[in-house]
Amino acid sequence: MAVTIKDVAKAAGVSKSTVSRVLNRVPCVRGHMRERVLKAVEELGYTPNAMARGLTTKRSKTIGLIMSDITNPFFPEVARGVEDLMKDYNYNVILCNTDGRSEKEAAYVKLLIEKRVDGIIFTSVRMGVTDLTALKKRGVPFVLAGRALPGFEVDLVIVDNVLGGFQATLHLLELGYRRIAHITGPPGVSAAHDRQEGYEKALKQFHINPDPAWIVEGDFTQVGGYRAMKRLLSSDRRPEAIFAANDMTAIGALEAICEEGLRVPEDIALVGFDDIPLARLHTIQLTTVAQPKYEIGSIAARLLLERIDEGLEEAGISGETEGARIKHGGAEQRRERTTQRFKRPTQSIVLPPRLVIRRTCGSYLQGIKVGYEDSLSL
Amino acid sequence: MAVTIKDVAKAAGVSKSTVSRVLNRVPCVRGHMRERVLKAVEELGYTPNAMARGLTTKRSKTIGLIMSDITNPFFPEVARGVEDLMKDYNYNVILCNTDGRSEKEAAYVKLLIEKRVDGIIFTSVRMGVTDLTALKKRGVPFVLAGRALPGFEVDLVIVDNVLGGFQATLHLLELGYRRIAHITGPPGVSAAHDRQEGYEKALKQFHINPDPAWIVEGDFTQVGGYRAMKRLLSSDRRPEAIFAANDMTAIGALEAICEEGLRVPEDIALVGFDDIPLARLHTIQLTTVAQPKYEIGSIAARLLLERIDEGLEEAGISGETEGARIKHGGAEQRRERTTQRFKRPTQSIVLPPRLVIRRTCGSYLQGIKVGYEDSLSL
DNA sequence: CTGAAAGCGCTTACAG
DNA sequence: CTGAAAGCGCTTACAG
Repeated sequence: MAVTIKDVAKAAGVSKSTVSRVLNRVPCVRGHMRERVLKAVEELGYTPNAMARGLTTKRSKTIGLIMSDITNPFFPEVARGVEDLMKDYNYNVILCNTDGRSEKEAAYVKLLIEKRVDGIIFTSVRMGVTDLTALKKRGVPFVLAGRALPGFEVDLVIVDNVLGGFQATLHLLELGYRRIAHITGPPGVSAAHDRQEGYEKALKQFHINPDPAWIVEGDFTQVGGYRAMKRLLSSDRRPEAIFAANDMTAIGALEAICEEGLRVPEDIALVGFDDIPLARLHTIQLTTVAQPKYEIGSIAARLLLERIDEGLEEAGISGETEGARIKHGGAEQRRERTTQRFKRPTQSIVLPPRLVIRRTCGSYLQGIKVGYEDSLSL
Repeated sequence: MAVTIKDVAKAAGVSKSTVSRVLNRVPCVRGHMRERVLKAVEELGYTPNAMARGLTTKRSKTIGLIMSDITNPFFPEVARGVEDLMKDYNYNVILCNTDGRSEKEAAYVKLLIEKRVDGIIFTSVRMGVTDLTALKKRGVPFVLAGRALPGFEVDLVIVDNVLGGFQATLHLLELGYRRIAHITGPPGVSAAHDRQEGYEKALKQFHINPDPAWIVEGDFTQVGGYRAMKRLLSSDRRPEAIFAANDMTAIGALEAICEEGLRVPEDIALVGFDDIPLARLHTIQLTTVAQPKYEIGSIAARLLLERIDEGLEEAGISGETEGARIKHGGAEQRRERTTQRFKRPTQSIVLPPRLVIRRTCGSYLQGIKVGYEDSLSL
């Protein structure tokens, strides 16, 4: 039914090989043959079958993007970063929402392997080190975006979460707050853990012993933040300020505070993490630690592309993504491929977090000028 | 390198055919053979190659999801609706952001055809009727989600946008506002057009002639709403109320209003459309017309699945997605397939919009009770 | 119930 | 520079 390369070959009066060559821009095809082929392709409305191509080339030109929930405003920006870059290299990205559940994640990874994706970007990882190691052994390249896995060698892009948590808390301390609570992210998530570490570090620097009662567990969601805040508000000594592990948590906390008839920052100061778009709204003006979300996505994509090319080289196929590669290894190295593998060492790209001072931290109450322009008029 | 069905066959001491049969759950395989195969699969860590399978079955178990921008909070929810349902049928979804640009859309559609996706869901359509017709002829099933194409036969799920626009405007009229402006969506988008129609209809019912100066063009984005509002505010007779074509537009308008030092709803009332998550925040409380976003996505996915199965039946392959199908046609109909095609007529599923009254419309100023519970405590 | 063989639509050495 | 042939890893009639 669909027109194949065979049909094109017949129509153009050449062999399938020739058609394939002009389609793949192999240089050594004479001009008039090329034109005849192109004309036939045009007339028949031929579109190559990527499945057939992939079967022989061993690359699907597709990657998987795993995240906990695209509905959390942090992820769409990362996803765009990934997708925009991937599109430049004619890759497609498969969307996988796991809700942070390891079974869902495992199921998706399995499906992705069946599809023979060329790689996977984990924006949320629940699989253990053993599963990840197995994935590596299978030869599926992957990179972590915004997450880390201490003690496990992988390419990753991440913001310095300890520093970010430190900055956020330090800012509150410098504003004079002392009873600073922390609503954490989900347990077992590196970013959450690191932000808390930064929080504790800042307190210690001010010789404050972090009171365990001030650390309440959240899960990076709005409801999580809401519930945690409710709990904090019900305690006898209400905190003066909150450092929420991410913006959605902060928004949830804000809801809870408002519901109690309290005001932010007059009654309780609030700082988040991520700088999602809604943080800058006039009616919110959340002070937060910004992460370069789009860049995290696009850098992760770039790292993955490099690994994919590397894998292809190893297999003796030359990558097409040269533009995205960090050159490494000469031809003489590659020759020895069988005796030794010259894999580029894993890269950890750590981006700096950036404290964005708005209204909820209460700095303006002290006449501190907000150093950030949020107007849309530019 | 990777283990194939051949390896499994050898390890289990059976033929490839048998392996294939147990993997595809063909019933007629004896128990002990099945077990031997399963054991070999397990031991070798075999994962079927979906590209090879797709090459022979002519189905990729992948669909494309086209949207303008996942960064607009409306889309993630639709996307989850699509993805969650598709996952149940072992389908993957490819994410495509077009920014509402027809070239990008065309490029993605081409890529999706190469990948031989089993279908496409358009959550934003910029392609003209001719291109869409060509797509149809190619045999690629597709459905529209949240968009319509007047005069073109396609399966679609949509909210009644005229009604929604009417409800929003009527509500403002009933509250006593008369100078009601409208910030539209992008030109050429059915949903935008229909909402405006609803707006005009409501005004007419109150014998008000919609003043062209009150209708300002937006583009469904926050900046678009912001700029449009700035323009409205610079006119000599400031409007009393605004009906924004969607929530992001409303949020942008809100920013502009705040920037001018005006208050919502005291100085200007505001109603949006979509009911994106941030609309319900305490600090925003945007009155809006809710669309069932998740359902739009999942219903679209269901419709698409039905079409895909239909296409397979036509090709003489039996669909596996029976559960999602509306049963139609008996065996005797299918037999005649060659002489006549019994395509199910296209379905237009129109969902009701729901006015959600919160704070920005100013109803509470008149002591009208808000009929909607937004607390997260439930 | 099981296997051998053909075929899906490409690419890629291998000859020429 | 070009073509014939093999092969990628599956599924599916077709025999038996």
